[in-house]
Amino acid sequence: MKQQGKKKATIYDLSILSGCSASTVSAVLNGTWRKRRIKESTAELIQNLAEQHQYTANLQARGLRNSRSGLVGLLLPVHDNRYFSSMAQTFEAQVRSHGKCPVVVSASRDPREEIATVETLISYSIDELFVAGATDPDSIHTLCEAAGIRHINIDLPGTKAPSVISDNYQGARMLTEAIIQRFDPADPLKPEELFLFGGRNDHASRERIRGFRDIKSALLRMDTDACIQPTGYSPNMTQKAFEAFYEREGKLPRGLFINSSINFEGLLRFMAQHPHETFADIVVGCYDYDPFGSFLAFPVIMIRQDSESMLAKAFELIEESRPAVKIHLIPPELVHPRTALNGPLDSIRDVDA
Amino acid sequence: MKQQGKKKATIYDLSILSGCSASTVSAVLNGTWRKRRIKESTAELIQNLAEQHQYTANLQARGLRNSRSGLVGLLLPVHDNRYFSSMAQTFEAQVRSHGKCPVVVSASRDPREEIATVETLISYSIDELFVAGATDPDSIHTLCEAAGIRHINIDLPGTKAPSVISDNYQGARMLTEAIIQRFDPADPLKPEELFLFGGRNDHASRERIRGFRDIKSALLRMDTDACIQPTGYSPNMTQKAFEAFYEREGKLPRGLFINSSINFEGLLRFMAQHPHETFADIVVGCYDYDPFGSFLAFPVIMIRQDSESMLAKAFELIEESRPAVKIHLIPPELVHPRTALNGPLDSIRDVDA
DNA sequence: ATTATTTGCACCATCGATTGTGCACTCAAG
DNA sequence: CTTGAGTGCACAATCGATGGTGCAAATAAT
Repeated sequence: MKQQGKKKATIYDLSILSGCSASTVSAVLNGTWRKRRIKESTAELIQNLAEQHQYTANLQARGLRNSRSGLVGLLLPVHDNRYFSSMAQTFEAQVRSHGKCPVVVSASRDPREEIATVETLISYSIDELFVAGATDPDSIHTLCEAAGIRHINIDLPGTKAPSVISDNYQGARMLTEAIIQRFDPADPLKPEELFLFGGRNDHASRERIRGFRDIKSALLRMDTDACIQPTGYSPNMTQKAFEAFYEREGKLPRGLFINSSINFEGLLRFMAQHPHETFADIVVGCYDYDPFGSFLAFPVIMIRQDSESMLAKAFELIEESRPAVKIHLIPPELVHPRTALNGPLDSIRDVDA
Repeated sequence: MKQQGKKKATIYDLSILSGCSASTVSAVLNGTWRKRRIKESTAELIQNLAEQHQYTANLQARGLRNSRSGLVGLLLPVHDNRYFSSMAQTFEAQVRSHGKCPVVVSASRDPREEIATVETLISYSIDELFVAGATDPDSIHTLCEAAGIRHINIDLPGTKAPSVISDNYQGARMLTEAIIQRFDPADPLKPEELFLFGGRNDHASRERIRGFRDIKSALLRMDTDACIQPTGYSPNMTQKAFEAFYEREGKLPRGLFINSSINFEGLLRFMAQHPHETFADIVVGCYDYDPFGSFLAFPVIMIRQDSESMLAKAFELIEESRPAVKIHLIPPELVHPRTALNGPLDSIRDVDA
C-alpha cells in the first residue's frame, strides 16, 4: 500500500493559508466561533479553505485535549449470533443519531479478556460504555469508575452500576408454558418429557431456570433437577449433552427448553447426525429469536429479547447524572412458530437495484 | 454515574514519584528502555510504581505523537446476519493476535455513510482498514490513500486497491447445479421453474447471476431474463417480489436461487403468510450459510463463503509493502441441506457451567 | 476630543507520550 | 594526569486541537 499521501491538513496549515491564527481556525472549524466573536467573513474564508483542502480534525488530538473522544463503546460476548449482532446494529444507529462514534468489541465471555478490552477502551478515552452480557460486570464497573466513565450493564446485571436486562424469569415462564400447551391435550407432555438444555451459572440462566422450574411445577410436576442440563454457551457442549441423552434414552425429550440460540446450534449439530424421524414429535422453545430458527420443520417457539427497548432505556439512564443502581427489567416477546419479525435492518433504506 | 475518580496516572506522576524524568518513565513503560541504556534497577523501580498506581498509557496521546493508533478497522455493510457477524468475529480474533485493537463498524450499504465512517476512522488514525462489502470501494480508496492508510477490499472488489473476494461465479455455478440436481430425474426441474431472487447491481450479484445463467443455459435452457429478479438487499423488497410472483402464478417456482441470507429472510416473511403446502416441493439454494437456514423443512442448499480464508489472505496482503491491485478469489463451499458447520465461536473456550 | 465599550483576533499553555540530542559522570587506557 | 569510550539519564521539541486571557483597533457615549 502506498504510504505517501500529503499529510492531512491541520489547523496550522489553514492558519498559514488564511493568515489567521490557529486558534481562530480551530474555533471556526469546531463551531465555537460565534462565541469567540470571529467575523463572519473570516469564518467563511476559513471554512472554504478547509473544504478545498479537505480538512478533517485529528480526533486523537482533540480527544487528548478534551479527555473525551466522542467514542461510545459496546462490549459484547460475541458477534456471531442474531441476538448480539442485532444489538450491535441497533446500538450503532442510536449512537450515530447522538452524533458520536460507535465502537463495538467482543470479549468472548472471558473475564480476563473483558478487563483487558475495557482497559483498552478506557485508554482511548471513550465517553461511555455499554456492557452487554459481561461475565464480570462489577470489575468492569471498578475500572470505569476509576476512570470516570459512565457505563451501564445490559443483558447481564451487575450490583454496582445500573442494569437493563431482559425479564428472563417472565420470559422463561411464558416460554415453558407455551411449550407445554403446544401439545395435544389428548397426548399431553409428561413431566419426564420436558428438559432444559444450555446456559451456565449466570444471572440470565438462573432466572430462566427458575421460571422453567416454577411453570413446570405448576403445570406438570417438578421431580428432580435431572431435567436441567446447563451446558455452557457452546454449541459443541450442547451437542454432547444431546448425544449423551439420546444414548441413554434412545430418543430426545418431546419438550425442549433451550437456553439460547447458541445452544440451539448444538441441537442442530445433533440433528445432522440423526435421522429426521428422531424429531418428528418434538417441540422446542428457544430463549432467543432467530428468523431461520423459527421456520424449522418442528414447532419452534422463541423468545425475542427486546434489545431495542433495552438499549433505549440504557441510553436514557446513562444520560442521567446519577442513575440509581438498580435493575430494569424489559419484557421480552413470545414468538410463535413460523414467524418472521422485522429487525434493525428494516430501517435501512436499500435504494437502487 | 459518578464522575469523580482520581485522574488516571500519567508518566509525569510516575516521574515525580520515581525521581526520574518523564522520558525515562516513558522509555521504561513502552519497552524501549534497553535501547536507551536505562539501568535495570531504575526500570524495575518504575515498573513497580506503574503497577501500584495502575498506570495505563493514554493511547490518544501516544497515537497523536506517533500518528498511529494501534486500531485496525473493519467496515461492514451490516452486523445483523451470520455472514458479516462471523466475519467480525474472525476479524477480532485475528487483529487481537497481532496485538492491535479491532474496531468494527457498519455503514448500512450507504455510500455517504461509508465515506463519513471512513473519514471518522481516519481521523482516529487507524493503522489499517479492511473494507467489506462496500458499495463504493474506490472512493474509500481515495480517502485512505490521501491519508496513507493501508487498506484492502473484502467481499466486493474495487479497482484501486487489492481485493479479496469470494469466487461468486464458481459458487453460483455450484449452487445452481446443486439445485437442479436435487430434483428427481423422474420429474426434473423445468427451465421455467428456476428463478433467482435478490441482490442488486453490485459485483457479487452480477457474478452470481452470470454463474446462474451459465449453468441454467447449460443444464436446462435459458430463455429470457424474467427468471432473474434483483430485489436489493432488503427482506421486505424480496418478500414483495415473492408475493408478486405468487399473485401472478399461484405458486412459487420449484427451484429458487436466493442471492443472500438477507433475501432469504424475505422468503421467510412470505412463508409466514402462506400455508405450509405452498412449499411442499421447493428446493432453495441460498448464497450464504446460516446454520438454522440449513435445517428448514424443505431442502436448502447453501454456500458458505470462506470468510476466514478471505481475512487470512487479506491480512497477508496488507502486510506487503506494495501489494498488486488485483482480485483474489477465494473458493466458497457448497453446504448440503441439514448441515451444521463449525464457526468462529467454536474456538472460544467456554469454561465453567 | 476623550473616555468607555465592543469587536476581532493573536498568544500561549495544555493534554500525555515519544524521541533526538547532549551533558555529566565513571572507568580504563596511555 | 589526560584522553577516550561508554553509561545513565534529563531536556525540550513535537504531534494537533482547545480555550483562557489579553490587547489593539473600531465604534459608541459623553
